[in-house]
Amino acid sequence: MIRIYDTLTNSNKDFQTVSGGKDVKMYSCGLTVQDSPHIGHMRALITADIVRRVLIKEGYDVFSVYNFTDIDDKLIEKMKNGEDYRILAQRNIDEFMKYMKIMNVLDFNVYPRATNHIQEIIELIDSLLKKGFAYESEGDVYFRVSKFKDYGKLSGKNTKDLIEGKRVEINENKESPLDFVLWKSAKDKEPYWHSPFGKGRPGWHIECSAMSIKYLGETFDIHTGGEDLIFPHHENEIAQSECSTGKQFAKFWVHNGMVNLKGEKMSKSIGNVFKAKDILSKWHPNVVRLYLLKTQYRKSIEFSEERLDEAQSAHSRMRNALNGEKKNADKDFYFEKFSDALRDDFNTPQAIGYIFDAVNEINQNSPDSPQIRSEILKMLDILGFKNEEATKQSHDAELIELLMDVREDARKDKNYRLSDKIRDRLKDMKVILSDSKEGVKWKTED
RNA sequence: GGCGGUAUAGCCAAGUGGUAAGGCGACGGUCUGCAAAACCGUUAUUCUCCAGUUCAAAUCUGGAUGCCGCCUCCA
Repeated sequence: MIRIYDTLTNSNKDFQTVSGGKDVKMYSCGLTVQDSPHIGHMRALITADIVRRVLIKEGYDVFSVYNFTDIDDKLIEKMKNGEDYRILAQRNIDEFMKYMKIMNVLDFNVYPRATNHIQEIIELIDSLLKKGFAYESEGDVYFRVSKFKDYGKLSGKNTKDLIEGKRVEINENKESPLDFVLWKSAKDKEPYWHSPFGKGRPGWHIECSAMSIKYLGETFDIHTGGEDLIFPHHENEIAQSECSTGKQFAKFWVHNGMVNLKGEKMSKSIGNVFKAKDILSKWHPNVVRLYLLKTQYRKSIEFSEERLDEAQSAHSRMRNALNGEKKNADKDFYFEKFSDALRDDFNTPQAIGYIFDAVNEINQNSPDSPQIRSEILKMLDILGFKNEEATKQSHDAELIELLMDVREDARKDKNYRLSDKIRDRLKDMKVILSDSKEGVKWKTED
């Protein structure tokens, strides 16, 4: 049984599928593609990845959707720089897909985009209008929050407090300051689509309702995203969807914590972002993954180069232990505990702790080392680490072994000037030699 | 001000009633031509603070304080 912390109930719940069977439908809130992805996006992505990997490991059949919101105010704002929003969106999507591959994230089944679902969005708005949950005003269409009595159930907010909060924007077109826009009329030179409500574009939130219902059904199992989306984004998705369908929207709401920089949330608007591109040019994807998984997904993480370097050291320790004979395990001592940890709300830090317990047993020259190595490989695979064994069989391996052979001859002749030169030069090329009792070993540096 | 979360060693981080996992770092030792890796040992009598429940609390209850997120676009 998998336990998942659900934001809707603020509690851990046993996971059960809507269907009662083994098929899981999951929606992950992706990017608004106004900018290139940063480490915070990577965290949300890795969270969605781990959720799916654990479900799959537990025998579930997961159908997952990752969306791109490719039209919004920020994107239009950026058009002032002379670039069409479609080009900009495509570039950021391409970049995202590239880093997703590099990070070894499982493919999602569908990657829908808002602009490809205008028809579905219009139909959804139309049904809300017909049922009285929405109204037209000056070419815009708004959701009538007062009509949905459950409004605030996800974020724990109540409408009275929200109105009293001084941050709600004043907009004369709205009946209430809490109402949010479903369809936004197009101003001069803005991109637009035709609709029964006039020329315009979808508001933020409605695309996710339309696309999740289309691909996953009116009620689905899991909805994931960053915790900063709880309000208003996910709250509004619930309002739109449940008012339209009359059914519960998502059963489990999974929200990941923020990546902070100097104690403050990393965000596009503050401008304190570390891009995925820059991080992955400096650290191996497995190291980045370890850095992210070393903290439970719901906690905030402090971003710093030191944290990444620390993950790199820990990662090397893990890899070093894998050097050696492997044999498929007939016992699963660590693996069982590891699995228990993951079933408990995806407790990756604890699961990783068990991997290091296994590493330590190998390093103490346990007779079971070959089996434990296989067990570790299995665990790393479930956590989505790329298997680096393949690297060792690469084209360069034979040349490296030749140089090692020459170095051994030099060492036998006590020609340490030459032997150290070979070792140093290989090190410059990120190939590390180490002399051990079992002979000389080599590995590549991350 | 409201809602939610969180507070554990030098740093990071698990642990939700039975006596503090794991990682990084540091120090001492072993091994080595020298390194690297690895091993052995040391590094929280104690979990923000106060009060309470209990045979037993980091874990439960009440209160205080700090930090973070949301209440405005955000993963």
